[in-house]
Amino acid sequence: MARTLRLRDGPPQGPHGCRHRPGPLFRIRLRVRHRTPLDDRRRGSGPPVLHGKRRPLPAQPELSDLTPMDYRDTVLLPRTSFPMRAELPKREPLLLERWRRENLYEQILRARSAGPRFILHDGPPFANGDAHLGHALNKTLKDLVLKSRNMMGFFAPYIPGWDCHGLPIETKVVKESFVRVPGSLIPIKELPSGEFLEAKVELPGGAPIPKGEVHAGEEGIKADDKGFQYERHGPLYIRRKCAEYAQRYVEIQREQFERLGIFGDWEHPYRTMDPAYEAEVLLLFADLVEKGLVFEGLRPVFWSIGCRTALAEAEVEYQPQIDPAIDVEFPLLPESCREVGISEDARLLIWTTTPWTLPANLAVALNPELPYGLYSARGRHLLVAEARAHAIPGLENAPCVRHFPRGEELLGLRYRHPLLPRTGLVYGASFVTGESGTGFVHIAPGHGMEDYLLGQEHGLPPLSPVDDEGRFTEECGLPELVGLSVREEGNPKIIELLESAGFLWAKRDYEHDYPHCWRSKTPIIFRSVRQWFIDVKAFQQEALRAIEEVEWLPARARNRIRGAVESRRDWCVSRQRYWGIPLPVFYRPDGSAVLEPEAIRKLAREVAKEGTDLWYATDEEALARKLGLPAGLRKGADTLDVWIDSGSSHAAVLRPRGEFPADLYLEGSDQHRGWFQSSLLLSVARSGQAPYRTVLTNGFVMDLDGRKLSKMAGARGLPEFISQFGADIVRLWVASEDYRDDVPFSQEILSRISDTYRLLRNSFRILLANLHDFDPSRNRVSEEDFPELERYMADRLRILVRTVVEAYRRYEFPAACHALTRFCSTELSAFYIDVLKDRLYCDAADGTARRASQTLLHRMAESLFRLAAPILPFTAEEAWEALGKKASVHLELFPEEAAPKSDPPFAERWTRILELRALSNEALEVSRRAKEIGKALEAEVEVQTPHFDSADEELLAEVFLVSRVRVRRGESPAVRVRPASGRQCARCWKYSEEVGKTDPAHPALCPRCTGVVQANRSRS
RNA sequence: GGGCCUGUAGCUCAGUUGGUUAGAGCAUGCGCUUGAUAAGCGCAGGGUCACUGGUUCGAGCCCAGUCAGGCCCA
Repeated sequence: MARTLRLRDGPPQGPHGCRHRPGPLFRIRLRVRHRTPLDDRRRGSGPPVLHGKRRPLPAQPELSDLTPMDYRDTVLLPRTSFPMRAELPKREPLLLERWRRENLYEQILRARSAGPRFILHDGPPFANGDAHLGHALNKTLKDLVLKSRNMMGFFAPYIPGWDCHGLPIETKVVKESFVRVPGSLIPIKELPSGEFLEAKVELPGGAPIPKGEVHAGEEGIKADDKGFQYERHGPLYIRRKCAEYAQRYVEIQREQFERLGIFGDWEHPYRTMDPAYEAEVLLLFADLVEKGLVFEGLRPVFWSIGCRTALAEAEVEYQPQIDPAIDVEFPLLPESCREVGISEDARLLIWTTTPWTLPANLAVALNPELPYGLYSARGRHLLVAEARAHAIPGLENAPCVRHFPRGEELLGLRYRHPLLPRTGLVYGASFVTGESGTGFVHIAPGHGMEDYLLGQEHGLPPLSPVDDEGRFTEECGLPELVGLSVREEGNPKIIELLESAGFLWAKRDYEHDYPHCWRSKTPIIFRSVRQWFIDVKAFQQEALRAIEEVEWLPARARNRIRGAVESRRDWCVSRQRYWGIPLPVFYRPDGSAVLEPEAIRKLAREVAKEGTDLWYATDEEALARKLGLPAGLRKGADTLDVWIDSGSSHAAVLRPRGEFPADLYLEGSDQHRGWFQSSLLLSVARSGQAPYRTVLTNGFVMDLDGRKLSKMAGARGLPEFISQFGADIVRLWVASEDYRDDVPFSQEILSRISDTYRLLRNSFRILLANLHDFDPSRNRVSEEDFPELERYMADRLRILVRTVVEAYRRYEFPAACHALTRFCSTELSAFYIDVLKDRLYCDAADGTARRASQTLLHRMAESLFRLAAPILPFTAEEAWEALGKKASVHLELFPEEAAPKSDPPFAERWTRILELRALSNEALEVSRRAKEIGKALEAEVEVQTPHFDSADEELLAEVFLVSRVRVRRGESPAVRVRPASGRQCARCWKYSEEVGKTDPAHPALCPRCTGVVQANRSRS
């Protein structure tokens, strides 16, 4: 089917050329060849049945006047091998293959090696899962930046990276490692010791496997009571599986990114699990240790029960959840009541949505500034904030029996714990507000950050009677709770205990957003455990200063990062997992820690050779010796937070390549709290300097309703969209969106983008097609000899080049897209090309005006294809090749940004011409509706204007696309249309009185066409 | 609940320091062409500038609030 379309394309291209195929093609060709203006003439004059809407044409010649000659063969119609249909999904992989074969990326770098450097440092995506539209957006934006910078003459390398360590991968690996056992799937089992058991199928004829208990530290195969056999694995096994998993996804994503047409050193990406990378992370960590920025502390951290590890802020996500919200009465000691002069049965009322933290309660906080009151209800006397009384169930209408204008007066009251035999004090805290709860906040320093800080202030320990599994320990003091899971079992039990003890005032369900583990999706708890921290406060001010020296785009991003750094707490960097860089600490027998910068550096040197498996593979004795540490130490089991890994990339990637600091980081806006911050903090902590000069952010991909695109839809999207539409369409979508805000995506948008793509492609095509007989080395006309139309359009081109290059420079890709599309549709297609058709098709091949037009068309093609190359790398390359270029368009520089020629009278003249053209089009449309004319050539136009005279008639007719223009001097511009007089030239279809008067052999031709045909004939 | 943002035709975007009837491309409709033809050309319709108030001679733009959406945080 598609082959018929190539009929008018250039000569056959290889074995698929159409001329080898007879049959239907031939028939169509015949029909086309015989359709001449004659046919139209007959149709035009035929009965209404054939062409009823049209009135007979004016100046109808007699049939006998016509020659049978087919002038169509003497017309220079457009021809090109550049097909109208893109078939991107088929064509793009071929170009990728060619680029790979020619090592295009290296060629580009070599070509720019002398240029100024532009370093965009890639933020590493997790090597986990398929690439989705979010990735496509970010990676394509990076590529737009780099391709355009490259074409501005910069040396702009791209080293893609992947984040390989961490929970996301470790949990996936554990979850996915199923083993098929007859009749069921048995997952890898994690033991409390943190080691793993993998179920095995017994091999036929295999040696019998001993039954028995599996003991910690023991490798080997055992069978359990039910006959399943397990293989015991240590950390090295899990780490190997994780590395394989990560590598698999590095390759999958690499292929998907490459398919998008993104240029980079795909053969040598950086991976955070590379030994050299790991070594640099350890060296950076050693520097922080040396500066005293790393400490061990017992304090509340986000604890994921599902993943049995501490989490960083960035690993926590908030999801709606229903919790029991309870108001609990805390009885005051009688002596306290006497002190403030209230009845001795008075109680404080506290409100909490985490009843399970009550066993760890050590204090109560109030706001010293707020007024409080003692209310009487249900036979009780309760203290609450006055602002809250009306909102507390059962207190809505309770009389206030005693006012305390300032909470201050209640500081130091002592209460009895409602469930435990201990007492606590009331402290002041500014974080208590009158906007929720009761105005009294129960304080458990082991279970909340604010609580912890208040506890520090008053010497309260971070009591945290909860174990790694999220179950109460004996420390909680309530035997009936020990072993219960805090949320599922502990909450109801505690409510029950409170109720039976008579301290539960009210209870209801409460829906709120609650932090969840980003991996296991389970609710996290705040729990105090011994963890390692980076003392962010120590360099927070320096970090804030560094922020001011960085350019943030858009500018509002500065607020975001500032807010993130200002509210930053100490960074919990230890993780109780295997898949990561080991936290290089040793412990003495008494439990004290040994964290030695020099030992860490020695470790780094070893790791650079062998990778961090070394830490796990070497026994403690030997490892300590190797690192120059005394004997008798136990090595730590924690790994470093993955945000340390990725946040160290400036040290591991930029520094060794001499590219620190980077010119640009470009990531999604969520990275203000993520990678932008972790990178900044680590860089400032080490060297006092931000790792980037400019930070550019992109928003998120949103679906039609402006809602967040579901991960599923997005993940399904990318490879599917590329294989359906092609990478250039996806890229055009990215380039035409204002990425600084959220980026909408929908079926309609994609369909509009495809329209735009077709428009650009057809514009490229018509440029190429009209250059089929143009050889720039022989046929070029210099600009001084241009007709004025060409001089005008040459300026339009210069303006376009400046606009687009400037848009690229400012990373404003939608502006570049719009300028390109507007130029192609409005200036090229609807104006210049349309006007040029007569000249290009009908003038003598070597006519000066024709060659001048082609000179400009050629320059336009060279400019447009290069300007479009960053956005449409495949299509631009294809067009560039069709223009006869041997080397890749991506090796080119942008066209020179010459200033438009400043000639105000000339510019004004053309503004007037275009205004008159618009008037003429309007008038032509009226005649067309009145069925007086069809196409514009059937008309002649009378123009009344003060600005032009009869010398301009030819130019105006050309620009209006009509057969003739008559100018009449007159004040107000006006246009009148009438059917053209004279006869229609059979070759150029223009009407003129001169048709047939030049050469009796060509009675149907105008003088121009006669001349051309005569010249052709005498040449052949 | 808090911080930082966004909201202009069906879609994607312009809209200068506040200043005439708010623009472009695409899409839509109606024509034309059949020598760019799974194309091309012309004309037309389409906007309460999210909403409500305010400042001003004058507001898409400045201020306050409301609604919707996003990211981050609690």
